[in-house]
Amino acid sequence: MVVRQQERTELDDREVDRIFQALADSTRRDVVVRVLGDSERGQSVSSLASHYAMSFAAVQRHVAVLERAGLVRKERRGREQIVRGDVTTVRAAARLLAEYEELWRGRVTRMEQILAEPEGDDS
Amino acid sequence: MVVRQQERTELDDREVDRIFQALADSTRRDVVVRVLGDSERGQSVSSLASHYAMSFAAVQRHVAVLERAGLVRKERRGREQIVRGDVTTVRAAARLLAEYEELWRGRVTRMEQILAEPEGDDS
DNA sequence: GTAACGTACAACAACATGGTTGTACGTCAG
DNA sequence: CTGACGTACAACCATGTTGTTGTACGTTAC
Repeated sequence: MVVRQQERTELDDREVDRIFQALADSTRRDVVVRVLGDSERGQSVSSLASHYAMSFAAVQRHVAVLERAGLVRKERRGREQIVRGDVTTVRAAARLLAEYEELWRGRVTRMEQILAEPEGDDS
Repeated sequence: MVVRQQERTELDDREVDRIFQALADSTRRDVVVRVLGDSERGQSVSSLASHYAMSFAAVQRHVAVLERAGLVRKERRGREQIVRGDVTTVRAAARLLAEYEELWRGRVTRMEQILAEPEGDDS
């Protein structure tokens, strides 16, 4: 059940969509900060929910979005679900943005494959 | 040509929302890649649009989303709008994710300290 | 001037998102 | 067992997103 993903650098378009979309909400970013900052023990969903001015169900769904994006993992402990941050995914996203930066600097990384086209065929 | 901009490090929650949401779409990420990779000349909106299997209006709105997020800027040149990537915003987002990583490592999140770090200490 | 080009924007439909409440169910404490 | 706790999920509503087409308007080419 533990999917052995070994520090994948390559991310599928859909995965990247999910990661950035998950990060595009301040509540969810706050959850990420909380669980990354407490990655040893983790936090139950309800203890997370207690911090926000919204229903438990809403927070639960935010956590589900984060989980679907791979930014957090949940682990059952008795009747609680312990949420822990997955720094691997954060790192992958950071790396992608770093590649964009490199692109801007003119150092062509692996991005030319994404572009797939030599420039100059248009206008 | 290295534009020494103000390099804001602090981002409003809403701004971060917009940045990540703008990045949560593969077409828009592709636009960012194209204009960052061609930051000298820039690209008109229609030359960008020619690469995608969707209407010009759709691409135009994608560009508008990127502009609202501060990831690109538009500059009028005759009847064209030249789109250029704004690496500052990309960098700000990357930095935010780097802070999350630091948080995970247990290093206290002193922002100035993190930002002052020279690159390349990653192991 | 006229035609084509590049852009802007509104209206519309389909779908996704983010919140709510209500219900259900397993687990722990008594 | 019973009741409280923690979680899961469905239904619902309001709003936002993403594509479409159509129209309008300034700019460039002829």
